[in-house]
Order: sequence, then C-alpha cells, then structure tokens
Amino acid sequence: MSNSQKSDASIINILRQRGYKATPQRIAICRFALRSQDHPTAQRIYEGVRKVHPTVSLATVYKTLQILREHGLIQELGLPESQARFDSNVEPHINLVCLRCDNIQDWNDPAAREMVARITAKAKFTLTGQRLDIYGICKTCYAKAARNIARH
Amino acid sequence: MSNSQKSDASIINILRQRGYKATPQRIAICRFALRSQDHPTAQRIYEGVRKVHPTVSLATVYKTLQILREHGLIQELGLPESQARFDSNVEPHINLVCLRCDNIQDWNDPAAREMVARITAKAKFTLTGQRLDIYGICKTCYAKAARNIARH
DNA sequence: TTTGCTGCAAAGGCTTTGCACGGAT
DNA sequence: ATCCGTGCAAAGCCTTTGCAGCAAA
Repeated sequence: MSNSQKSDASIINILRQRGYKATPQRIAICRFALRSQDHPTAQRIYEGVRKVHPTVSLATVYKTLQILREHGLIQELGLPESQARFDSNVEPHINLVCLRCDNIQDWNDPAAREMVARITAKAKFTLTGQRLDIYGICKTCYAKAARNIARH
Repeated sequence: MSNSQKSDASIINILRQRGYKATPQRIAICRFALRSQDHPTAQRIYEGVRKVHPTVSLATVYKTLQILREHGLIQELGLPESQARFDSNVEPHINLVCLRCDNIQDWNDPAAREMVARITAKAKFTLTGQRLDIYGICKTCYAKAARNIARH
C-alpha cells in the first residue's frame, strides 16, 4: 500500500506497532503528511492540521515528522534557501523541482530503480534510501516566461 | 576544466569576470571549496582557510560560497540533521552518502546523465542542475560492522 | 494507574545581515 | 579616490528540547 492511500486504521496500526500512542494529533499529522502529494513544509503541515486540531503545536508536528522519518515512512528533502519539504513517496523516483514556482513533481521511471540497484551492487554499498532531484524550470513556468517575453 | 583542477589564475578570472574583487580571502575560500573532493561543510572550509588566513571570518566564507553557488560553480547539499555540505562537482553524478561515517563518494556513471536528459526532455523541463543521492552504508563501514558481529 | 504525549516557551545551531573600517581596483 | 569586501556582532530562521499538565492504554 502506498503512503498516500493509507487509511486512518492503518495509520493507527503503524504508530502502535512501533510503540507510540495513537493520539488524535499524531493521527492527523500522519494523515496529512502521508497523504500529501505536494511535498509540504513542516509549516504547511502545521497549518493544515490546525484546521482540524486548532490547538496543535508546531513542536508536535516536528516530533511526529521525526517519527515518520526514522521509520522510513517519509523522506525529508532539504533545499538551499528554503524550508525542508517532506516527501511521502519513499520509493525510488525522480523529483522534478521547479526553481520558479517551487512545485515538486514526482516522476516515476523504471530506469531510476535499475540505476540505483546497479550502482549500489557495483560499489558494494548497502542501500537504505535515495534521492534523485532534477532542478530547473517546469513546463508551465517556462511557457509563462516565453509569453511574457513575446509580449514585450 | 573541472573545478578541482582550477588554478589560482583561473579562480581570479572567475571572480573578476563576474564583477567581484579578487581578495586574498575570496581566492583562498574558492581554492579550498573548488578543489575539495570530500564535500566539506562551511565550518570545515572555514577551518581550512583559517590556516592560511587566520583572521578570516565564517561570514566571509558563507558569502563567498553563496557567490560560487549562484554562479553554478558549486552545489549545496542539505542533509537531514547535519550541516550543509558543498560539492565542487556540478556535473551529473551520483553521491554515495554513507550514513555511518558521513563520507560522500562521487560515482560517475553515464547512465545518470542519460536518464536526466531523457526525463527532462519527456517532461519538457528546462534543466539547470541535478542531485542524485544514494543513502546507506559504505563498503568499509559494512565490513567493519560485520567484523564486530563476528567477534561477539 | 502508569506511561508517554502535548503545548508552551526557551534554547540551539546554522546561516544571514548591518555596519564601520580597510583593501582592491 | 572610489567602491566593494571584510570581520565583528547581532539578528534571523528553522528546528529541537525541557517541562508541567494531561490523555492514552
């Protein structure tokens, strides 16, 4: 089951199986973090969860994200001059990071997984995770910029 | 010319061509950052440069690293729960990041460049850079751990 | 009932900024 | 001579930590 499809029941199981109490705050934070497709920041997760739990604190958000990260359920993506973003897709995939609009689009390509497997085997490297980012300008932003240039 | 082979003269040219003054501090910082193969932190660059320029400040190191980054001469690698590290190799390559010893080994593989080119073309994404990290335990650390287990 | 979690506030750590002096051009 | 850069200190920002009250098991 991919993270984005996890039900509340399975979220509760994930927490309890690992010895954590399934509090309403944690469930809400996990729900938001695991189901997000848009690689939110901790701040955005906090704002989203606060709509359901108005008294939740940013500290609890960070603590819960750390649990998810330590158990390999999310990945933290640190980017220069911006807050860390959290990716609920921990399978090998490419992040297309637009430097203009800050969107991060997942791109699945079997070659990515094959390349990672081949290189780790050759380097005798014990794989625990990977992060494959491509930086640049996305199709939409590029088209917008082209229109602006044409207009002037 | 790869960054690691840049002479002092070419470092001075790089700075002047971009409108920056070639001060001794900047030259020393660029030299250290561009020639390092081991992905140092800002702190380690500071310590290295201080051996030559004892009065250099960490602020100047950060300011110079920002110049190099803005001009695409180095890449900043943000990693969870650790300081940012700076990579003087901005060509498409794989970073083998050992979570045990914190070493980062560059791995060149033509498939990496091909994959990046193919995906950006298909996604109509205007490429400016990439970052391909593989996380895990390096050969050396794995062997060490295996020896320790065998001994007990 | 016990244990661990929450929320607040404060601390922490890395990085950036403001400013006056000094050096590069 | 001008202007930019340096170094210091202070501020900023994101993230983590300590702790007392409280909720989950």
